[in-house]
Amino acid sequence: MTQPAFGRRVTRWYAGAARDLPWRAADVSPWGVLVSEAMLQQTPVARVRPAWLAWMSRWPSPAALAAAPAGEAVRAWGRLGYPRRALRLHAAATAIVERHGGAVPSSVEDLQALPGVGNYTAAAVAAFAFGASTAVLDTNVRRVYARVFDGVANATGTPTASERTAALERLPAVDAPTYSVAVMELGAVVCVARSPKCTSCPVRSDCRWLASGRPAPEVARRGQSYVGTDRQARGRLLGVLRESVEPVAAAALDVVWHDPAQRARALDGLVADGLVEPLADGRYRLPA
DNA sequence: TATGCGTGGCC
DNA sequence: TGGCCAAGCAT
Repeated sequence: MTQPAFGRRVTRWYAGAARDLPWRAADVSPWGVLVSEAMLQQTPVARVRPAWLAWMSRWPSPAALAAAPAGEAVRAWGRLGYPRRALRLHAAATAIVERHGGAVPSSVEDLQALPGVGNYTAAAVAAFAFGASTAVLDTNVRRVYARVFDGVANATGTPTASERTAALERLPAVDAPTYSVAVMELGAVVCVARSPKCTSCPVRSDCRWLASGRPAPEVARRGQSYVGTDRQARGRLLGVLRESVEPVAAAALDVVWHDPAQRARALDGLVADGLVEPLADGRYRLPA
């Protein structure tokens, strides 16, 4: 299958299958796109949807968020996970006000210079908010390409330079953003990691992976389990602070994590990350 | 480049 | 049941 044929089929499929997501509405601002991309980093769409709506209602512009305490961003982030993203989004809003007059920048270079904005997010905002022809290479796109063109179950590791080059070369000459969101959507709802729905795939007749019998992925090293880790301890501690409007005493943190050494290490880490602020009286709070 | 970083749903 | 997975980033 030629690349243009792949693009046409996926784009046509998207026209009839796209999910109705609030950040895809025609009148959404670049800020709204940026907020959605930050929230969607490793968090499923279903959980982002209500959080994005509440966030945009409260802070409809970078300036609005920048005027709020960073801790309020962390609190509003709720249980989306990876709360450092909330802190970085707040820092990004501040940088947008200071460096760009309050308007989300449109160039990939300026976007990627913002806290919490990496290669993917910069490309996505440039494409979806500003119509740029950037290669949007997220986990969905990588998986679709790996299967259709390489015949393997998954892309592995971090994106390589050759992968980025190939992704750029695959962009159509016209309306690259729609192509990109269409490939992402295919990966998100059809060409999913487990139990892909190949019978409803628009490119099933030309997928190398399907043609070779959907070979299983290579066994990857499994990461650390979650229970008992510093990560879980951090989550517990921050959860206490998130739920309390007032600063909390150390004793209130002691009760949510039994191991004192690990608790102290986790708390130190949160303070070092700027997610928690120790007060002179020994209490703790979200950052002002 | 490998690792640490939250949270919850799924099979 | 518990490992896998979800529109990554920073170091």
